[in-house]
Amino acid sequence: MYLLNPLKKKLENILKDFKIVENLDLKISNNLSYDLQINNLVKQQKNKKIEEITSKFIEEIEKDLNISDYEITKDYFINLNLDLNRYLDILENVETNIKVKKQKKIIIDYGGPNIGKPLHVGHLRSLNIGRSLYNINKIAGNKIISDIHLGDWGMPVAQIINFCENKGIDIEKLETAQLEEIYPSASSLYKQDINFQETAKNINKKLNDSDPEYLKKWMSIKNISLDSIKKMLGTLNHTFDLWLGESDVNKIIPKMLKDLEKNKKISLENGAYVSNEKTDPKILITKSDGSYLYLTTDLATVLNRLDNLDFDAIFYVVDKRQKLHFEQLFNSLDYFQFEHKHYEHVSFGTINDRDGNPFKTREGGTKQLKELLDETKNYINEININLDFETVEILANTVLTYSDLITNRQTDYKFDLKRFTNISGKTGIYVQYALVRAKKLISDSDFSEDNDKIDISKLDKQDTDLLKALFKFEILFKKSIENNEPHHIADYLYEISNLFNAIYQSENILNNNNKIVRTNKLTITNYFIRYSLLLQKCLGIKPVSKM
RNA sequence: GCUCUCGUAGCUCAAAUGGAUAGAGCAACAGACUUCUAAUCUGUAGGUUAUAGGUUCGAGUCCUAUCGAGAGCGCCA
Repeated sequence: MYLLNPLKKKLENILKDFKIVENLDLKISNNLSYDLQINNLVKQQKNKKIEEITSKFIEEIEKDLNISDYEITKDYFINLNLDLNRYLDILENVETNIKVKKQKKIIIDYGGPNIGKPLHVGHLRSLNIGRSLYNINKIAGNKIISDIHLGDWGMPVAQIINFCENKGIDIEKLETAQLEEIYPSASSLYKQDINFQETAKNINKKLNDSDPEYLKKWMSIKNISLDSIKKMLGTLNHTFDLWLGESDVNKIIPKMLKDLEKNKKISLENGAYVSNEKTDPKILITKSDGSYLYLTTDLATVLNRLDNLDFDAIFYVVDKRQKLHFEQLFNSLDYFQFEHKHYEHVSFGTINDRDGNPFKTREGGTKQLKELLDETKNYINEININLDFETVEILANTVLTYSDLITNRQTDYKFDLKRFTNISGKTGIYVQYALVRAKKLISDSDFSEDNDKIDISKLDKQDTDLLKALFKFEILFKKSIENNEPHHIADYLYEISNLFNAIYQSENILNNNNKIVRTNKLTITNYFIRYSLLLQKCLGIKPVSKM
């Protein structure tokens, strides 16, 4: 925590003097009458020098002007209260205080959508979590690149081409809607029909070998599909720095395989390349006809990034069911001695329907994202028929984002539209509403950011509750960025929105005759707006101006 | 069969990585609207953290076993 960094250092040095090398365990206090707690001394209860350490701690704590009061329990929990005067200054500079000390360069890989298939519910979390991590890191001052990493290669495309050729469909003249219907049929045919399977595999191999005729067909499918994917992503307010795909590394794969074989890292087994690393199961690098797999392109993608991009880390924001794949990928990167970077699978659980079953349409197909968005819009329209088109669209996006980010990403959660569009509770609608009220309040007042200041002597409990909550921003932001977990921020946004609503509701602010109290509450409202906007930005939510 | 997750209030989820009395939201119940947007607010109730052991000053969190649920397992991505 920025404000207490000097104290933190001093206390850590005291610990070091007593040969205890650890970071200061500074947390939000469990004790409601205190702001923060320090837990390091609890485990030193048996230390013979505990009293000596404690008194040195007390000495430093008493010297620190940021601490208004403190207690040390008989178990050696240390509780601290912060001085309000001191930390109002800190609230003012939150954006600069949360900057990281050492800038990192991070690539976010979305394990992107496949061409030929419309965006479906399964893509939602990757998009939301990815965008949130992107924004959070950017706000923290990290350099960050997003790559959608399209699934534009391999068997699915081959199946589509094969299907079109079989049915005499002119690929050049395909319409999006038609294309989206083809893939499910092609995929089920592939599972049933051996001949279809064979020809599809051949087409895949030809694509791998850069056959010009098939590349042309592939490109045409990709263009059609990408147009519709981009449009839908635009509606959902997602953009990417790089729109690369698996196909972009196709040409560097032969050399990669050759080098790996030369270095005795892989060898041929029944025509397929297998990693020489002793693992169970063995890691398959290519198929037995020499064509490429998911792992082949992922390895090549890393090589490509190492050659062309400057980065410290890659975060793969991909479904947790692919854990084994990423274990194999990271293992292999290490074993093949690719340049060492921080590679991480930022995994997440599945979205199920409200009964906990996989999200399907009524007909049993995969539920499309567009359908979900439309349902959400309709629902919001039913609640309030007076909203304009743009507000409904933003609110629907808010619901799809906030409800997705409020749960820990590892948890499989149930998407319950009724619950998520609920007016009260931890919902996107609620946090938007609180912000709208606050903004209206300021615009109806004569509040001026430059002239009006808080008078601490006239704050009531609700005021300080919100101010103290705002102070936690730094801690929760840090927690989110360190663990790649946006849900801390989502939950915290609800917390401050709720505290603001409580102030708003308890008495009329604009009609308050006491000018100091009025100015206090308006200044606090203004802080709330700033923090709410910042948090919404972290989550990838666009604020509405009215609702 | 092997491997990996998970089991917390009626329901949906948290729990700062081993810290104090396990927290929120929904639903339920009791209150507050001639309103700065009540799409709100205040309060009450709700728990042997699946079960049984263990590790230690301290366990929802770590270890072992059992029960239950889910996921993955070389030529799909």
